[in-house]
Amino acid sequence: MANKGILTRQNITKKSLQVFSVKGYFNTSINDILAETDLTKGGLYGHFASKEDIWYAVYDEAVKTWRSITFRNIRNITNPLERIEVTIENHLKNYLGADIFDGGCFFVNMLVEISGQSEKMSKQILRGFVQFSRLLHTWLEEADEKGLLKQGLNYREISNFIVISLNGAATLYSASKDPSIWKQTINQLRFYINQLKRR
Amino acid sequence: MANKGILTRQNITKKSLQVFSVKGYFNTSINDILAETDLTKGGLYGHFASKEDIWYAVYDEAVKTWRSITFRNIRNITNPLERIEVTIENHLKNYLGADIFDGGCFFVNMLVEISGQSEKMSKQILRGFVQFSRLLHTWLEEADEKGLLKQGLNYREISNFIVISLNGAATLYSASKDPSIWKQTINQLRFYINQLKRR
DNA sequence: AGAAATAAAAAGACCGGTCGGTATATTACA
DNA sequence: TGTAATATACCGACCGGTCTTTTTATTTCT
Repeated sequence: MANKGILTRQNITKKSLQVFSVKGYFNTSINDILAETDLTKGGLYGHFASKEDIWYAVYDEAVKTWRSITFRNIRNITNPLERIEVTIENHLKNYLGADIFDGGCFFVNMLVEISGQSEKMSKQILRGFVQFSRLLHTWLEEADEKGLLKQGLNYREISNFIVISLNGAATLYSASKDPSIWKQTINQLRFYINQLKRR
Repeated sequence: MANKGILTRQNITKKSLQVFSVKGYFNTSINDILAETDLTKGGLYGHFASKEDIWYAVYDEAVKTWRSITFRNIRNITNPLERIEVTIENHLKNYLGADIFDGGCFFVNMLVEISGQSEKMSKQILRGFVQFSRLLHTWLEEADEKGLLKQGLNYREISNFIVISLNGAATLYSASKDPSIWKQTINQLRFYINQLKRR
């Protein structure tokens, strides 16, 4: 055990990720995190300078986890539209529906709560969504090059719409915990994407 | 001026609605509301028993406002699919895009923040979304009876998907304040609904 | 109508508790 | 023995909420 501190820091990050995603950022107190980590203030503030600093570490951790799930088994899918569908299913079924974070989708929860409060934090979250949408955009262009899509489609609009739908599913699933929310979203997005295909 | 108290109560409700929708429920302090209303603690707590009580009044007020905008000029539309499209446009353009509440969609914001914190409050919000989805559902059935739709569609799923997309647009628009979010959502939902039509 | 009585509304001081954060002392480890 | 990690006590500010007093409206009585 070369460095105990690193492990403690990781533990703080992981526990805080769960607490934040359930209680939100503002409604989570440092004491809540101390209770989860079995630390005291001094112990915690030796690793992080502020509550906000914890959040940034938590955000990075959440991204890592989300990526590993949402982009699982997609690199070998040659058909870009199929790749999009699997990504959507990964996100809705294996990430959101598997309750990876107790309170639903960490990113949507944080975006809603923090937007208007901290410019810096909300921009960080927003950047993530933009990146995701851009990735879908490149896959749509790839499908276009392969002649898989109808003419005259607005790919930026479509990729944004997919991300929007995923976010909407997250808000309703977090609150209702009704799996039909994400199941129905998978079905309808599959239908939607099918309508984009050249026939 | 028969009753000054009623006016003050309404003022508290309206000001709190704006503060809640910008700062969220937990991150809004009673002092924030006092600053907006030019009252003192005693003055405020003469009208409401608790912060949570204020929230319930605020919720009712928000529903009233939302309804008046989203269902404007739709009662005389005989084609149910057109009625759905106008409702979507009202919601996205005239409610969300018109920044009726400073922080975006009050309902989505509150749903995300409060779910997992207060069962009673989050159920109240969720009930509203279910009602809205049910209304769209009845309109889809009306369209079905008129022979406007393809065979074999799942109307509950479709109406839920529309509400989900509207919610997703709200989360991203609140954070980005980029009007193309709701504009693109209008376009894509219109495309989506078009694909449901019998041809 | 105007003064007096009554009720409603608002002010302001105060409550215990918790907030995020700090400084210093103590412990564990290498 | 030196250093990294953690504990403990403490800080001022603020939290939601209560209580009593003062002010302001409204009603009642003459």
